[in-house]
Amino acid sequence: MRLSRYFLPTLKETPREAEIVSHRLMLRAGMIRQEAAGIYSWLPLGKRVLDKICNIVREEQNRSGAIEVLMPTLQPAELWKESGRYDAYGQEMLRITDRHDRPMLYGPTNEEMITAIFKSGVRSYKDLPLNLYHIQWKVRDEVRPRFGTMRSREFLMKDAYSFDLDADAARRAYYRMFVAYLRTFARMGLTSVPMKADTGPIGGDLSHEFIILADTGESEVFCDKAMLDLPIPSEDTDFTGDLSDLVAPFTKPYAATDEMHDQAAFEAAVPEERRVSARGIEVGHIFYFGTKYSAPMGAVVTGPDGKDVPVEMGSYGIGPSRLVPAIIEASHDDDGIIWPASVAPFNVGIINMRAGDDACDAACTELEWQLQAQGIDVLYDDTDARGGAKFAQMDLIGLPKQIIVGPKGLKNGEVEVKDRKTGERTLMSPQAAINALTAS
RNA sequence: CGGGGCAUAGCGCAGCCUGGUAGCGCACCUGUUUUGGGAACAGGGGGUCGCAGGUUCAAAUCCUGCUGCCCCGACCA
Repeated sequence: MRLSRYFLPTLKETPREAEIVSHRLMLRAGMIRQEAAGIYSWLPLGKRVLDKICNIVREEQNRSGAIEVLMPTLQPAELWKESGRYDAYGQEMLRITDRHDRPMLYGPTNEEMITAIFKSGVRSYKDLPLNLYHIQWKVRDEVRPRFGTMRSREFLMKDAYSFDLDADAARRAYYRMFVAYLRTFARMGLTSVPMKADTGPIGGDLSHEFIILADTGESEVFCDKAMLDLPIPSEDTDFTGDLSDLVAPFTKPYAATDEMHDQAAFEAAVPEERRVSARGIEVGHIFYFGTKYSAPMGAVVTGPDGKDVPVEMGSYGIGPSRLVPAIIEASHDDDGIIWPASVAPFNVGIINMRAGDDACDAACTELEWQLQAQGIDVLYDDTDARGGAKFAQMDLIGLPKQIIVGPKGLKNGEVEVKDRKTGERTLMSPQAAINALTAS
C-alpha cells in the first residue's frame, strides 16, 4: 500500500476528549473516529487491526471445534419475553419499534436467539456436543461509555454457546473454550490471567474472566505471580480429548478480581513475594449456566433412554473491539503504538527519505514489490514529507519493522532496517533486508 | 442516574469578565529553497462562534431554555 494513496488521518495533537493512552493513540493514529458518545467508526488502519484480531479469534474457535454462524443485530422482543430477560434487562437494552409497531431490540447478547436456533435444528443427544459462535456487533446502551472503544455502546463481540447432554460434558466444553482463550490472547502478544468470576445464581466454579494486566484497567485484580509465566497449550492440542490437565495449572493458583477477592485467602495461598495486586482489563468471559435458557425456552434433546432433557449450556465472550485498546495499553511507548506482529495493520513500513530521487524511488519500489510477493503487508511512505515527520508517523502507527531507504545508505548499496520495539537499526543490503523480514 | 466541566476553522486553543461583527499554532492550497528524527520563507483558502429565544442601535461576549460531548462516582464484553 502506498501511503500517498491511503487514508491515514494521523494527528499531531491529542483530541481533548481522550483520557487514556490507548484512546489517545487510536485517535492520533487515525484508527477510529467518534460519531457519538460510545459510538465509533473504524478507519482503515483500525479496521485492519480489528480484522487481524477477529481472524485469530476465529482460528482458535475453529481449532477448538466451535462452528461459526452469524446472527442479526436486530432481534424480536418476543424471544426475550420467553426467557424472561425482556423486562429484566433494563435501560441498557436499546429497544425500538418497527413500522408495524412490533417491539424489537438491538441485541446486547444472543443466548435467546442461539437457543431458538438450536431448538429448531437439534432433537437428539447424538448431535451433541455442539458449540456455535459468531462475531457480531452488540449494542448496550451504557450508562457511561468511556475510554474509546474500551467501553463503547456498540462493540464487536465473539460469543460462543455450547450445548451438551449433561454437566460433565458441559465441563469438557468449558475447558475447550478455556484453552482456546489462553491460546487466542497469547497469540496477540498478551498475557491473560483467568480469574474466578461470580457465577450468580447457578453456582459452581465454572466462570472465569480473562484479564490483561494494565495500569489503566477498570478492575482491581489479585493473583499469584506464577500465573504470569505458565506455558500456553500448544496448537497441537487435541480438543477431542480431556483437557482438564491443561486447565488445572491455570485454575489452581490464586487469582481473583476485587469482587471475588478474599484477602485472608490470598495471603494464605500465596507467599508475599509472589503476590501481585494490579489493575486489569477484562478481555474475555466464559461461563457455564446449565439450563437457565434451555429450560424456559424448551430446548431439549432426547437422551439415550428415550427421555427429553433440557440441554446444558455455556456461553463464552471475547471483545475484539476492546482487545484493540487492550493491546495498545499493554504495548506502547512515548512515540506511539508498538504492535505485536500478529495483529499489526502492516508488518513492514518502508520510508523513502528522498521521494522523487530516482535511486531511492527504484529501491523502495523493488522492496515493496518483493515483500508483497512474499505475502508481507507493506505500507510504503512515498510522500515527499521530510524524514523526521515520516519517522514520527511511522512510530506512531507502530509497525513492527521499518525499512529506511535514503541516498546516504544507497551510496554503499545499503538500506536500514529498524525494529520499532527496540529501536535498533541495522544497515544491510536490500536483499538481506528482504531475507530478514521474510524469515519468520 | 447523581456531581462537576466544556462547546469559537479539520485538530489544539485565545477572545467573553469590561458588548462594536473573530484571532493564534498545527493541518490544508500555491511557489521557492530544502531534505537522515514532526523544515524555512513568501503568498492563500477555510468559521450561520452548538441550537433556539430574549435584552440592546449593536451579541462569540449579557440573560433564559434546549442539545451535544468530556470527567468523577454507582453498574458492565
